[in-house]
Amino acid sequence: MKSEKKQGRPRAFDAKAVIGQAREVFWDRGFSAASLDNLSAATKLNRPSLYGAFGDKEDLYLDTLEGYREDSLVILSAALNPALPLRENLARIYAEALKIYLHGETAARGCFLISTATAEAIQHDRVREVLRRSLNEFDDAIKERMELSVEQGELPADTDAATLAKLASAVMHSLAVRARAGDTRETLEAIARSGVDFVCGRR
Amino acid sequence: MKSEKKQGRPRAFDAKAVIGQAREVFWDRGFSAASLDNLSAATKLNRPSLYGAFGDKEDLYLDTLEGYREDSLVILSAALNPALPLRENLARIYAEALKIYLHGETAARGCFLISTATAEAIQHDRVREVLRRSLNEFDDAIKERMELSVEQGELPADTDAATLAKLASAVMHSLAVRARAGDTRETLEAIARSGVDFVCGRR
DNA sequence: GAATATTTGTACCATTTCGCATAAAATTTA
DNA sequence: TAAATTTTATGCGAAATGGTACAAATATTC
Repeated sequence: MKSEKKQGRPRAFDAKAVIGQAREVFWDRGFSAASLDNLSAATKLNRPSLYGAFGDKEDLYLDTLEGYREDSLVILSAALNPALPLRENLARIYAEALKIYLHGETAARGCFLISTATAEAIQHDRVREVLRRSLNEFDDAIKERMELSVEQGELPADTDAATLAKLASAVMHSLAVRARAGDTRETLEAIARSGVDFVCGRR
Repeated sequence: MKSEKKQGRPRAFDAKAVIGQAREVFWDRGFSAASLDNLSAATKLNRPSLYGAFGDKEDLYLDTLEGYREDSLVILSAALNPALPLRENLARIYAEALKIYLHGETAARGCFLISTATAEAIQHDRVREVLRRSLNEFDDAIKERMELSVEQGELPADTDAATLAKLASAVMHSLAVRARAGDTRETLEAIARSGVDFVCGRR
């Protein structure tokens, strides 16, 4: 059952790349304010091609959210390398997050999920669902690393890893919001440093 | 120089009330997805009246943001009553926040500022400015209460009140996002409890 | 009561919006 | 090379959008 070449005219674009370009548009403008013309221009695909490949605007937006979730989880997992101290893991998570949040043409864009999906979460159940699932997955990844720390005595034996992980995430959520609000890199890095201290204990 | 009654046909509406009704619309739909028809229906004002009294859609939205900022600051200040222990202050802040965040017709609406202003913050500088200013004011209010705690020995003398206040706010930011994402009240209350412990120290 | 000032309601306009119909183009299979 | 299949490009269209012109309505001031 090997995959033969699909018959018919071949696509002149790479779906993953297009989703990435669409993400940039949504990231800057939000879902509702992003028009199909904006998306068409950024992806260099005309509307019928976008429709044929991805469905309507909401479908395409959901694809960009899923892509961001996956990318983020890869970065998070790498930062959580258990060979490193938990303190270092957290510092890396926040550093990687800030690298993403502080990037942007006109202003720092913050977290794609938090900055754009929250706005739509009430009216679009599927968006709220992706948002909820993503936040939970991030929490879980951190929780598992913390459970390891508890086993290894790096964290106190009575630590509630699940709750502590949610607090570690909370710092990241705050960085996301503050970055989009225009806080300086210095301010955000200071919050990240103290966040590490408070989650892992001051040394 | 006393204020005489303004001449001309009097307004048949209360501006504050209208801004409150408009806020509900923006809260559920976000700025971009809220149409003037939605706003007109919710406020029972036709478009020319809205325009005459508040300016264009962005002006009206900024009014709703300012109103929310003011309301929130009042609630925050009340919760920060210095006659109570800091621990109790924080618990009240989170409880008041959750009261607001978990309210909603179809789904919990989260924080009006974080859920709707972040999406527009890149394209609309004035929105980003209100968002930034609001977050800073909340931080400052908490910081001042914490400085008092340091003076009174409730917090260690070497406490960095400004940073600790930002961490306390971070927990609130996370509650805001998670509420809008659909987390349960129980989950959020657990985060709030552990947030108090981590900021004030476990007892 | 007349003049003035402001608000309100109706209707409208130009633009933008999303989405699709249709046909041309490009590729595989027969 | 012809048929079949899928993608691309042009262009259309119905609906919704933000915003406004204009006149009627309602108050104050003179």
